Amino acid sequence: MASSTSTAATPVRGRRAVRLSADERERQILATGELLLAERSLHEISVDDLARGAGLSRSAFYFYFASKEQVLLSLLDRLVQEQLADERDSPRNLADDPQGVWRHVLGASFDRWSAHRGVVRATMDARATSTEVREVWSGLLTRFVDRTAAAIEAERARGAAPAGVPARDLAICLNQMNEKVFETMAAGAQPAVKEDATLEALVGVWLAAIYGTTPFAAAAAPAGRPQRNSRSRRA
Amino acid sequence: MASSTSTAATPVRGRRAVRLSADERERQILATGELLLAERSLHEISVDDLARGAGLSRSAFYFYFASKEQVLLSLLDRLVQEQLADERDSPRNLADDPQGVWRHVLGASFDRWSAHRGVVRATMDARATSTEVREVWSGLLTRFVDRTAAAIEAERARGAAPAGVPARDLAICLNQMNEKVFETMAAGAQPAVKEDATLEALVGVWLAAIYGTTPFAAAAAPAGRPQRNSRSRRA
DNA sequence: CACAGTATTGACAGGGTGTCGACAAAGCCA
DNA sequence: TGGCTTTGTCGACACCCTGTCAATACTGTG
Repeated sequence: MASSTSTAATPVRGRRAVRLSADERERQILATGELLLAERSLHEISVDDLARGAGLSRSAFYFYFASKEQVLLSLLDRLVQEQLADERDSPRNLADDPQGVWRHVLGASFDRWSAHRGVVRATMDARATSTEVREVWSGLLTRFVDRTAAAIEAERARGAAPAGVPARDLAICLNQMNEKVFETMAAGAQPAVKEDATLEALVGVWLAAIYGTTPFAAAAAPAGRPQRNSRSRRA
Repeated sequence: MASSTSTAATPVRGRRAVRLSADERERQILATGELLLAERSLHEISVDDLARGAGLSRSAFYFYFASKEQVLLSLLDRLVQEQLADERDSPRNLADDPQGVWRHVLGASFDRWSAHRGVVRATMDARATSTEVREVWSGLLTRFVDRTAAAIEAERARGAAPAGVPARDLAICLNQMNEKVFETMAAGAQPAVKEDATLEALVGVWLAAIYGTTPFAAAAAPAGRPQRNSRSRRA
């Protein structure tokens, strides 16, 4: 009777589906998760929804996953694996065509985010709740940041990019910008860049921040005085 | 007996504190909220915690606020008011000292965020749950974006900044970068820029993105072909 | 001093989570 | 084939948190 919303293919016609393998069940739960996450956020999905969607009872769900967060974690893990696989595909050389390479790298993330926006959105939300999610995410982001920082340093070393903000700081800021912009897009929140202009805008900022030179003399701190921050006004 | 964790100053010594005014109570609840939010996230705080902290029972809490989200909303509102007041203070002219003005504006946000990081963090988290929070926040952000976009356009008009990414898109990206960086800092998440280097890094990116010129010919789309996005590879 | 309004409370219902012991179904082996 | 184990499933339960309500205490003002 619950088969109308069921993800299960229910290949049998008996009054009660035959026992499916654990793997099969797990897959069904994950599929249901991704499906439901496409339309509502994680906290609007109960364990019951997940279980029913996969064709089992709420308690049976706990046989497969300890909580709905674990489901998200599995989904997220899959995404991370895809991402890592992607990285191996694009070891193109920055020296040839910096613009093209950066655009390609950002585009790859963009595509992935777009394809799994439900999972991404849920991950963002769940960071507030779950330490594990937070850690997985921060791991992925750190990986991005490391790669970015290394690339920036290399560009500076070969004289293609000017010195300026410390490479790692710059890498963090830029990656977090991307994350946020993707997140906003995935959540459909305002204000957001129009979806088909997003990539261009991001690439524009990245290129300017990495390769750009401003009319100001070396922008920030000429000699390197770390104390020149505008706080302490209020304290 | 619960007075050890109580925010109330309990200026009386009778066995039961005298009846306080509604305003007083409300203030106490808000103070408790800000206090608790400094150490845990909103969903780790129960209405009971809030009520006890302000020296009343859980049910009495509902006399003052409809939910803990409303408490956050009040706190947030206070922040927004401060922010708006701030805006009126700094109508300095960009033409004189662009660097200084931008640094000052970003610094002001930075200060405010730092001073109320608990509220900021909670707001970020609560956007997932509460439409109202989402709306207030998006309103504030839109305000920032509008101001930023207008400023960029003005700079371009007077020839101080080169054309490039559409001003509004740029403004959105940059503001979201700030938001995310602040958010990460407030949450103590990794990877983050060291706190006293944050402002410099952000200002660096802003200046580069707004005023910087890259060695590439006008960076992105020379003539203005909107279709040149790298997606559609997967679709 | 009585009364109106304000403030506060305990008890309740509802909804979600996670756990448990009982039970069913399938696999294995003599 | 029948017993035994493993695997999977379920209903019931205890718990926690939320939000509501009717009843009650307090207070200051006429």
